Amino acid sequence: MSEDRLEDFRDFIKQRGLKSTRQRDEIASWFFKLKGHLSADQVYREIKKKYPGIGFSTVYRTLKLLCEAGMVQERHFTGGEALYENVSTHHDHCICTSCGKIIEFENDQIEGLQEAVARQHGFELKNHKMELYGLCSDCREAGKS
Amino acid sequence: MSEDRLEDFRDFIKQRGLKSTRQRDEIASWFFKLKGHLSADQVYREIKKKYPGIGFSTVYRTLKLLCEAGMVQERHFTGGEALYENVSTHHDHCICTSCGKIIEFENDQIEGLQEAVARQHGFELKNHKMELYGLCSDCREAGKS
DNA sequence: GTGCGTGCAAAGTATTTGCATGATG
DNA sequence: CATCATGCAAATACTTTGCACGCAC
Repeated sequence: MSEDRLEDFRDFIKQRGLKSTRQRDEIASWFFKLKGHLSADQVYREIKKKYPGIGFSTVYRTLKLLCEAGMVQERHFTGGEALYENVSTHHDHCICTSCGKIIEFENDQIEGLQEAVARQHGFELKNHKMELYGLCSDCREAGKS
Repeated sequence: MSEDRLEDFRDFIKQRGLKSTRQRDEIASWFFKLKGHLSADQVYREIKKKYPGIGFSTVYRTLKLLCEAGMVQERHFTGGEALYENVSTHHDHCICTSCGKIIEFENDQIEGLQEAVARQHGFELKNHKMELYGLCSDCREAGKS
């Protein structure tokens, strides 16, 4: 299925009058296989292993393209650098403030209420971000000692 | 009531063994009167009007202190710079992706579900962030033309 | 007085951009 | 062969830090 996504990305590129290149394919296809959240720098380093010629700016530019295509999402959690993640099944995040662990979850009931809230305020909801911050069970244990 | 908050902030400073200064009072008291979301730069410029000697770093340092005191919260919406906001009544945000308008809202039902979700994953919920992105009514109108 | 706070300028990060060269349709 | 994409380095945006001097306790 990550092949399908690559196809979709290529279509998007074509529709925009842009060109397919080795770099774009390389980054996109590798990224599609991923789960989790990566910084631009991490992507850069990974791609560099298979394709040492890659440039930093190409990674940024391609990630931005992928975002515009709606296939990848940029996240700003605590701050600092942006993290990128595949948009596939939608989910939200539960983040441990102590160890940084990130758990993904989904809750249709909440999603429904969000729709309702947005509508109440005259918004046409496109997208959302929900992050729950707290202590995970491990850290809670550790803290007790 | 913003006087009370200033008192609280001073207490916090004293407890930490730090010192009260004109700059800190100036920034804190002005910020407490505010509603909405401001960047460090906006705060800097505002304070500069009343107190031209103020430095950029002092603003950053004081905002950070206010955050540590739990009286102000740093937010990272779309990206780029951090926005600061008073922590008073809790609320979440609805953000227009076209004009950047930010509407605040609160929904107890969602809050309750968030608690439940966190617990399901073994988390002790401390805090959360929820942002709904979409088109506000004005921009929806404008887009139709 | 001592030590923390301040303002400035310089250093850091994270990301974007200009430009000459190279690849694609 | 006209464009667009790339890689590099320089530029930018935002934030933090080092340091000499000044102020609060």
